[in-house]
Amino acid sequence: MGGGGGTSDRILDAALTSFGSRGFEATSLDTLAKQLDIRKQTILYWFPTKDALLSAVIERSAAELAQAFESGLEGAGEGWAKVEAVVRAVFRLAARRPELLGLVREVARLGPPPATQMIEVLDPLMRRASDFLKAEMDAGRMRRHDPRLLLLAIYSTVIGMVTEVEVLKALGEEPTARSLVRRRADVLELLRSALRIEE
Amino acid sequence: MGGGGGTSDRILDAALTSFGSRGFEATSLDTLAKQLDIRKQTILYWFPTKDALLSAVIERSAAELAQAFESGLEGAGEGWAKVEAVVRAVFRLAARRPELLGLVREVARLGPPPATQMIEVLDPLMRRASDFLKAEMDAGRMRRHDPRLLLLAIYSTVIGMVTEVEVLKALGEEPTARSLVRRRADVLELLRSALRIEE
DNA sequence: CCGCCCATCTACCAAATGGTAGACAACCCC
DNA sequence: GGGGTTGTCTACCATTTGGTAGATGGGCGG
Repeated sequence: MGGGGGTSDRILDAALTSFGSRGFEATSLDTLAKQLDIRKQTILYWFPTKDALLSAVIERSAAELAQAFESGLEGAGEGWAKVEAVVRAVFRLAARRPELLGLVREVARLGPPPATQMIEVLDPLMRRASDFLKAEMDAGRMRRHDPRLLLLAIYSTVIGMVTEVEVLKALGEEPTARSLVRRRADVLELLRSALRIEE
Repeated sequence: MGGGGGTSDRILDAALTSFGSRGFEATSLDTLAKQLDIRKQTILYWFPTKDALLSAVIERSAAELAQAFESGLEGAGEGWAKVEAVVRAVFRLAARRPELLGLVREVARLGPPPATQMIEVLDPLMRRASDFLKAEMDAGRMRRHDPRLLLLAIYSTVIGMVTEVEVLKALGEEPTARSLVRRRADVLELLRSALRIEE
């Protein structure tokens, strides 16, 4: 399968981009095919249904996301440094592969079964993150919150700051690389304050 | 128009709910009609096209949102009290009319022209909010941030905490009224820390 | 009482969409 | 050299979808 894999990988790339930016339902097999200069029957040769294509996109993307989180955690210290490392990793991903984060939003919007599939892959990481936050709070190195709700808040803030392009423009900011850097700084500042222990 | 308005209002209600939860493209005129026990031609009698229906839904929703924000601002004091009042108003809305916030997300996702339409209505409020935050920072009553990015962060966090139901469930929390109260408390705590001036 | 208007419907249309079946060419291996 | 496999295509199908045109019945006003 490695030989002809060029086409199926190109299909997955195009599908990821379109699903993550235009949405799953707004993306037709014909428009994807047109972008790739192939026929939709070729897509259906590699992926028997449109849902199967989505499933393959999610599988690959979830793996890539998990890898990005893992690499963000490598070398990270404790407490805030670790949170910062992960947030920076997500922003790096946003810079290189914005469609991935767009897909995360889209899949969450679609609900089960796509959302379930994505979550099954990311769940171990989410549990580790939650456990880590709880341990830091128990050790008194981080202000006490419900770790799960804190995770949701972090997720919401980070993903929103990265993907809510229309709202960003409405606020007078263009979605440039420079703006992304500033948004990252803001998110880190906000989260650092929220997590800090104060006397 | 008041006489026959029963049907067109019911259409708008059903459309809001479906657009806000399933998405615009995933909602067909036929399925909306079925829910209302009418024919899609009846929908097209009141709204000439599906896009016109969306536009009408946005117009009504944006007005309702603006009103909720305004009412949140009434009676509010200064600084943090004002931010808290607005956040509480949004959570009240989330409890009563969750589909409204779902629509906000969906419209932002769709981009122009729907996003432009929504933003045109909310822009004056966003400017007031931004100006307010800037004035508070200038007066030294609030930690200094870029007011526009802070607004985006607040928007992202609040909307995410309210609407990211799949992620919430993945974190082991059911989207109940009780959970909404706890999420509100968390968001307020997080934002309060972020905005606090510290010595 | 009748005509007009409104609101809902039936019938229909064209295009889009996801999908199936088989043709065909290139390549590889026996 | 021929048969089989792979990957791409054409042709086609059924259903869905957004929309149009005109029929119909109820209600209201002159």
